[in-house]
Amino acid sequence: MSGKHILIIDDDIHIGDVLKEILDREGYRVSRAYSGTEALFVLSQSKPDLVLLDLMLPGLNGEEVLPHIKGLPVIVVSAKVDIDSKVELLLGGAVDYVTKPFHSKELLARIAAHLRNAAISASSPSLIFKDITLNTDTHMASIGENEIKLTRTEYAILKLLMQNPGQVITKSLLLDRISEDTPDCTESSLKMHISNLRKKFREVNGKDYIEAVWGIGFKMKSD
Amino acid sequence: MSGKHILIIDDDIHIGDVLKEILDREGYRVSRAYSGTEALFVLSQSKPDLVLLDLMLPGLNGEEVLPHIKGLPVIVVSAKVDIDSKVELLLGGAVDYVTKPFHSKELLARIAAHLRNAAISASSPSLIFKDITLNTDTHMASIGENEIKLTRTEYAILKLLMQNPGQVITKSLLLDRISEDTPDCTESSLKMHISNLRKKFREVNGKDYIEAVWGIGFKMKSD
DNA sequence: TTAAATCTTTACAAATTCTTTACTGTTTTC
DNA sequence: GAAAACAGTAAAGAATTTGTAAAGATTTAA
Repeated sequence: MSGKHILIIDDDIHIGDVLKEILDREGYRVSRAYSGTEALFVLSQSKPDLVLLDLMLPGLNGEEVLPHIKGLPVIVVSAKVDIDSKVELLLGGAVDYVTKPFHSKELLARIAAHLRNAAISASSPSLIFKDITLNTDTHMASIGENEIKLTRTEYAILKLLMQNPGQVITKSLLLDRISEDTPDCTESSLKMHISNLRKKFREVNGKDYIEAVWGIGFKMKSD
Repeated sequence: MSGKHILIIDDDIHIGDVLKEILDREGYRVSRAYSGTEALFVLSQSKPDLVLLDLMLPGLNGEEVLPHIKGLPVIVVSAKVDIDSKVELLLGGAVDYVTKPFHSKELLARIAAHLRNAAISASSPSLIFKDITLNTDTHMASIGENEIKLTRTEYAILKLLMQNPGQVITKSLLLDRISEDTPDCTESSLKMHISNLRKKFREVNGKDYIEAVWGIGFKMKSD
């Protein structure tokens, strides 16, 4: 164990203590936060390698904390069985759940797996869908040899779509996600961004990779 | 690496050897085929998780091999820059290209990405009733190979029926639920939606999966 | 500060979906 | 058996939604 940094967000001091004990013994470096606001503060100060999150925080506004742990692997430790799928999408897939009561062995295995995955995806920082590659470092897309320059918003949209290939992403979710960067994004401007994205692909190879799902949202074409 | 099975179809022994060497080192299980006919045989015996295909096979009749690898992710390894669009259609979507000469790192990244995508779409959440599958990610129904595009309201109705297979769903409940999406849904329009749903199924295999319960509502046929 | 890039709005055509109307046939009720 | 209520489908019009262009507003970069 190479002293990876793990942040525990849990208001229950007892459970948090147990978690810390387990992780300490494995050689992880552990931080604690006991509320949503404290978690925000910790995350603004340092970037842990993985987050253990209890969703049942007092007065937690999920949407307040989640943007700040985006990009990190998150393991939700919760008694709740079904998690809002919105949470999952916002985090971009790197979510896992461990329901209480849990076995420490299982928890440790999951942590190790996620840390390994994170290491792998960091070494090849790109999303692939069909022949589109989206480089998350340069924020550029490419199809074969052709590089496509994306604006910030176009990148955010395409990334969300490509992280969930074939799945419908609702317009409201797209708007939520995008409005972190550009606060006034409405449905009409979303339409425009999609239109502009399509045009850029069309100029390269004439294909259309994005499909509208009438009344719901958009998805990457599965055909 | 969990020993995923990759089939290399390439007549060029040298290139095939290089590929195999690269994949072996990553812990993949590798099969080889040196011609179209041999590929057919291998594919009839086992189903790999991914196929690496050199299109320049001697005497290859693309149309002979391609139907057998439909449904699997395929990466075309080729010197040819532009691939015949017909090939792409036959492959049914999951195509990617790596042009020779290629970097092993890039190839491995693409393989990993496609295997991951395939794993996701295989485990995607869906409702099953008889031979109908309703995918809640893509909002599409499918019967065997046939995909059925549903409108928002049709999806909502079918989902409600399939979540309670064999149980009668009252018309008022259907209307309640549906009116979240389409506020003015009346009994006559509900009739139409049901009718349209049936028609879509009928066009695929002639069967009728929905049964009216006189004066009460509808249910999936239990026969 | 100016120029360029990006984002948002407006407007409108095209496409899709939803609802209504009308009509036929079936089932229940009286 | 006749009247009433319900089920099924087709066709057409209404309502929504999508796609794109053009132009104004805002942000970013030079």
